[in-house]
Amino acid sequence: MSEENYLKTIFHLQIKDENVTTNELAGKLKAKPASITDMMKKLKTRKLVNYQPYQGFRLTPDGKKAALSIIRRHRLWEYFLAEKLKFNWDEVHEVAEQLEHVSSKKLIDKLDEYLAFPKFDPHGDPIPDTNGKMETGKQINLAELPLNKPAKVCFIANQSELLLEHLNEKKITIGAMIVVKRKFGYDDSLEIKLDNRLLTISDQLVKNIFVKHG
Amino acid sequence: MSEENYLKTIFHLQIKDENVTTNELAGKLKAKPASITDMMKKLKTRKLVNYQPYQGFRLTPDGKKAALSIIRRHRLWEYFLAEKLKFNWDEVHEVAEQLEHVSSKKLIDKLDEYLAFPKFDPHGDPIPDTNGKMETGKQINLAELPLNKPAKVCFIANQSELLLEHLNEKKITIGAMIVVKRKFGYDDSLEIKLDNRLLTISDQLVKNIFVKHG
DNA sequence: GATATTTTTTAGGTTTGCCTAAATTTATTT
DNA sequence: AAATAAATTTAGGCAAACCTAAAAAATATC
Repeated sequence: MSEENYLKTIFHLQIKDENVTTNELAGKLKAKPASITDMMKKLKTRKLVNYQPYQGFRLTPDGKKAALSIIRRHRLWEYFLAEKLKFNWDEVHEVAEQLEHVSSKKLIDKLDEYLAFPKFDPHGDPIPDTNGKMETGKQINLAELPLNKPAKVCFIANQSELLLEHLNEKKITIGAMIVVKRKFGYDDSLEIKLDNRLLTISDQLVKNIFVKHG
Repeated sequence: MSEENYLKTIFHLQIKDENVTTNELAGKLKAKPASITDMMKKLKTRKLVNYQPYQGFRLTPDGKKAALSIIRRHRLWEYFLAEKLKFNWDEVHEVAEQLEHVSSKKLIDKLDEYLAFPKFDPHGDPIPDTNGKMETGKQINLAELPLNKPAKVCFIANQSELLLEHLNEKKITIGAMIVVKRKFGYDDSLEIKLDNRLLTISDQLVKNIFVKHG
């Protein structure tokens, strides 16, 4: 359980191709650096991580596989919670955080089937399949979307409580179709059309919204 | 998590009105008696159990409430697994054993709603509601009902068009009181009394009718 | 009712995952 | 390159939940 959280978090941190550092991971997991070192030693003996003292670490192929399996569970549960149980998309993460640790391959594969093999979770993140493969999705930042070109919201970066709440308030949801009508160079804010509503959204918000050409 | 397993297991053991003993619980939990003593001391300080050294123990009202909440979760998940994910009824327990420890009241209440507030799990055990109330007695298959013991029809499995039509024709409805008068070993058909009518029903039909002792 | 047997508890140990504080290594300044 | 600062590791502890072995209490047997 604790181990699973480590693997998952390392996976998310190692997108850049440098090693993940002890402090970085400690920050994300809200644990002390000494605890990270402890666990890295353990995960190294299990060959899930290629830790070398003072040099940081990355997942081994086995570690990556394990991490993707956890992420698969997490995102399938998120999809289930939003789609079937009608949770708001900004409430699903917390609960999925617990459900993801239920380890039954049969459960997850049957859940996947029941949900009709969804490709993206409610945040727009791709859901790995049984083999760890997932859509790569050429998402672009909303700022890069040309005027009057319709696009679908497919990913929200930096999913802080406040951001999610704010989006919820503006009814900007994953899957929503957006058209940019005006760009204000002064502060880089945008005027967008969404469900026949005209909204102005700030540079800050724009930076966290990713879309795919629809 | 471990604590929850203790509470749940004590609940099941204390049906008789004697105290539950250390050895009994150790047996069920596959733990050593010494471990039970440890935990009973802990649960006593939390006022979940009224343990006295050498005298066994029972749940306090608070402990019972906690246990019922865990049993509620367990049985709702079992129902979900069988009904929605199409698990066999004899495979659900193991997985539910893990799911039951996910603690989100909102999750369970929404799941309950999604499942349309089922009253019995796939084993025929009653599912407690939010307040811990549940139907008394266990749902059993009509085939298991002893002769001359009145019971109420409470569940129809495998609700195919044909089956429902057939039941309708025979006026066998949910809530009807039934008494089994004769059992024919030859083809496992039954003669039952319903509203002062004597009916013979086939093995096939019997298998889909579940009743509760009235 | 004394003794033997069973049950339960106590005492002390193990593992896991976390912690603090001190030591060590690496990185940054000057 | 030496000194300082930052990052990381080591060493030693703590709590939870389990364990074994010995001691104590309750129960059964003669």
